[in-house]
Amino acid sequence: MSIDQDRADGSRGAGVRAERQAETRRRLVDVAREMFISDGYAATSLDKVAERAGFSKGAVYSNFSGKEELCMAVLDSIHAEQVVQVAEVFSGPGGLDDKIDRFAVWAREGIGQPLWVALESEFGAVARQSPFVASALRRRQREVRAAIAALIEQVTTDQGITLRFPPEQAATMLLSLGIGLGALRSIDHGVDPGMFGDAMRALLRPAPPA
Amino acid sequence: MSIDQDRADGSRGAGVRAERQAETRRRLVDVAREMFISDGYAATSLDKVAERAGFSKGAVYSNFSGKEELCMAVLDSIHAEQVVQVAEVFSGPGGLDDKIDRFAVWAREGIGQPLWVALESEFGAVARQSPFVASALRRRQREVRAAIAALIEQVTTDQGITLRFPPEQAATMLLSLGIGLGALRSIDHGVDPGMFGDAMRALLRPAPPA
DNA sequence: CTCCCCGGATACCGATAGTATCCGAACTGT
DNA sequence: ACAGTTCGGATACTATCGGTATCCGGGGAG
Repeated sequence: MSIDQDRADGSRGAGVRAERQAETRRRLVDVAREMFISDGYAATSLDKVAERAGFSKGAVYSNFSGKEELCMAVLDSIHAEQVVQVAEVFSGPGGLDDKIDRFAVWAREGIGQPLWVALESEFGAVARQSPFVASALRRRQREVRAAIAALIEQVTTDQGITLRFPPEQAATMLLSLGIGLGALRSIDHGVDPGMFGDAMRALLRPAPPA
Repeated sequence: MSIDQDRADGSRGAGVRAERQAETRRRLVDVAREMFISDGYAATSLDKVAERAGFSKGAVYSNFSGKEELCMAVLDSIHAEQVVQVAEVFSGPGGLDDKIDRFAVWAREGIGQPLWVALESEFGAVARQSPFVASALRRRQREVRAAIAALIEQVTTDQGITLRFPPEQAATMLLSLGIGLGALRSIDHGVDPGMFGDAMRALLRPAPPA
């Protein structure tokens, strides 16, 4: 009945089986994340992911419905880290302008290593063939846009200023700019990522007072 | 000796063989373009492209080194059309502001049908595995950025104004914005493509006179 | 202690990019 | 005009990969 009883032997609590499976899943996601990021989605085979994680392909399919779901778990893992980082950026010391500057720096660094954007873009193409993936990505993207819009709105209302664009629109512009710049940089490493901050400030320039 | 001699029978001039091959290549590119755009790069098989063009896969491999080169030919075909369209936009009547407005409209329409951007993004992922594709895409991208920068510079010098950013930087920003917005829209059709023009004008706003 | 359940392994299938080989028609030299 | 060569495209085959079906052994419940 109880699924997490203590045992006389070393095994204890929460079900050895469930714990091992969770660990398997974690390792698969970690390895897949590394390989998807460095080699891309299409170029990463499930066989190699499983092998480098110390399992067989069967482990993948007993933890995920397939390659697509594994990649979505990877993206979730990445997004979770990004949320933490952005939260740190905005919860740090300094005025609101400082927060915006720090965000620009963070985004520039993220764009400077554009492999994540490349993965996201490539996986976006998969969504065209899979309505499930399409709706999942759409949902995530809307959440991201809404989160950015909320940050913008908070900053502007705290500052008592109004932008040229409503927060939702400004958020979409910033996200587009970051994605596009990352895409360009993934092809041409010579593109300067520093201009994200400049463009960001140009887009977020306050409207002249009525 | 002569490779384009007239014959007594129907065959004549310029080499029947070369002409038929050129036609084959054209049809393959046309069909591949349609399928790559509508289904994406990975989801389009060479067998189906060849079949829908009325050939076998062998025709593909005797005209292209492989799938990658076929896709680059498709992208070239698309870019050629885009160059013509942009040239029309900028050679049309009206002042320079009108030209910018028309460009914004054209870009918005292109972003409204983001399938080209999706193909370009997906193919960008392929470049990571293929140095040849990588350098080819990098070269094309630099040409595009330089062309946009040249247009911006021409417009601003004609107008006698200076922007907040040098033309090359402004071009990169605009291109990023367009690509990113197209990418967002390829996932979420609800994203408003009209904001490209607004963001474009915000980025190209003249610097205050010193 | 026994039976069952399920996470993971193994074997297999279909599709697809790429390669090797072949065929026949267009080119070439006489 | 005829014989030999060349080459564009077809056919057959291989390797790889995503996905499915089936199997096995150890943890879980009574």
